[in-house]
Amino acid sequence: MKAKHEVGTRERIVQATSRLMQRHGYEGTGLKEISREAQATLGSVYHFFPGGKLELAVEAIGEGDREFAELLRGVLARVDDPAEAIAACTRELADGMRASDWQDGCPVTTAALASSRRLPEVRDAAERAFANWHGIVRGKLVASGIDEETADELAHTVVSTLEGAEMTAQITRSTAPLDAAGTHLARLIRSYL
Amino acid sequence: MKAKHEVGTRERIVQATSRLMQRHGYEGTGLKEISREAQATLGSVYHFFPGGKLELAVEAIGEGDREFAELLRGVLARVDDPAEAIAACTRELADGMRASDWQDGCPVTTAALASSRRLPEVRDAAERAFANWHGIVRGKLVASGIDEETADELAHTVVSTLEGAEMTAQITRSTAPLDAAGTHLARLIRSYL
DNA sequence: ACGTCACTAGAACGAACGCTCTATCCAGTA
DNA sequence: TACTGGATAGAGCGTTCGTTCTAGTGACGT
Repeated sequence: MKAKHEVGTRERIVQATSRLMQRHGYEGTGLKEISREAQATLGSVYHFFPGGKLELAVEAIGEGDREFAELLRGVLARVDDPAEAIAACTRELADGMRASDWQDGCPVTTAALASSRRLPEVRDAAERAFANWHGIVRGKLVASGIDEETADELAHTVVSTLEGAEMTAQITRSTAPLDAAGTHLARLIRSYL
Repeated sequence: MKAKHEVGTRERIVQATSRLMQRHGYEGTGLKEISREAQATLGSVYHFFPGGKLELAVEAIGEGDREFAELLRGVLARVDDPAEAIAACTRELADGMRASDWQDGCPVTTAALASSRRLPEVRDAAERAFANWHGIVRGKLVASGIDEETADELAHTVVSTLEGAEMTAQITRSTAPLDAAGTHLARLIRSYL
C-alpha cells in the first residue's frame, strides 16, 4: 500500500508531534490531536511508540534538535565570516518566524521548558540539543581563529541569545529582538577576531 | 479571623499560581493544585477570580513581571556602571537558579510560552512584561550616556540574552550560560560607552 | 492457498481536568 | 438579636486526558 517514496507513518507521527509541541508545549498537546494531525490512528501511535507520550516527546525534541542544527550548520557553512554568519542566522530565524505568523518558536524550548522539571527524559533530550548547537557554533568560532576557551564561552552566549531573541520575538510578535541580536552578536564576535 | 499583617487569601492564590506556573507552565498547572498550594479552597479561588484559570494566569504573569522588574531595578540602581550592572544581574539570576536547584526559571516565559498562541490574554500579559523590562534596561543605558536609538536596540539584546541564558542554564543545570552572558553583555555595553 | 505478523482501527477505561453549584461560616451593622 | 454579604468549603458536573485492549487488514514468504 505504501510506496517507498512517501513519508512513512512513524515519521509522520514524529513530525506532527514536533510541530504541535513546538506550538503548544508538551502538556498542551494531546495524543489524539497528534494522531489526527499525522493522519494515523491511536493504535499506530502506540505501535511505534509503546512508551507513549513521553517517548514521543523525546523523539520530537530530537527532531527539533536536528532541524535547528541543520539551519545552523547550513548558514555557518555558507558564510565564511563568523560574525556575518551568526547575523545571517538571526535573519533566517526572523524569516521563519514571520512566515509562520509568529506561531513557530524554537521546537525544543517550547516543547521542553515547562515539563523539564517533571520529566527528566524530556530535559535530557533538550540538554542534548543545546549541547549539539553549542558544539556547532563553537566549531565555527575555533575554525575562525578564536582560541578554544574563548570560543567555548562565546558559543554559550550565541546560543543563549539566539534562543532568547527568538522567544522574545515570538511573544512580542516583532523581529526587532532578532534584528538586534544579529547586530550585537556580530559586533561581539568581531571584537574577538 | 485574618489579621492585617498576614498575607490575604487572594495574594496567596496569585503567588501560588505564579510559583507553580513558573515551574510547570500554564497547562501543567491545575486549579486544585493551586488551591492546595495556596491553602485555599476552590470556592475561594473562583470567588476572587471569576474568570477562572485564564484570569489567574494573567495575574500570575503580572506578578512575575513585577518580580523580575524589581530585581532588575534593584541591581541597576545599586551598580553605577551599566556594563557592571548587567553582569551583576546575571550573577543574581545564577544565584537564584542554583538556590532553587534549577527549578525556577523565568516566571513569565515558562508560564506563557507554550500557551501564548492559544490564549491571547496570556501572550499580552507576557508582552507587557517584556516591554517593561526593556524600558528599565533602556533607561539605565540612556542615563549612562548612550544615545536613545542605540540604547533601545541594545536593551532588546540585553533582555533577550538574559532570558535565553536563564532558560539555557535551567535546561543544562549549569550557570555557565549565565556567566558567559554576563561577561559578554558587559563587553558589548562597554563598547558603546 | 495459507499462515504470519507488522500495522491499522477505534471503543472503552479510570483518572484528572476546569468549572458550577449549593451550603455554610462569621465579622460587621442595625 | 437578627440580618447581610464577603469568604470558605467541597461535592459533583461534563469533558478530555493518556492509555489499554481486542479486532481486523493486507502484504509477503512458503
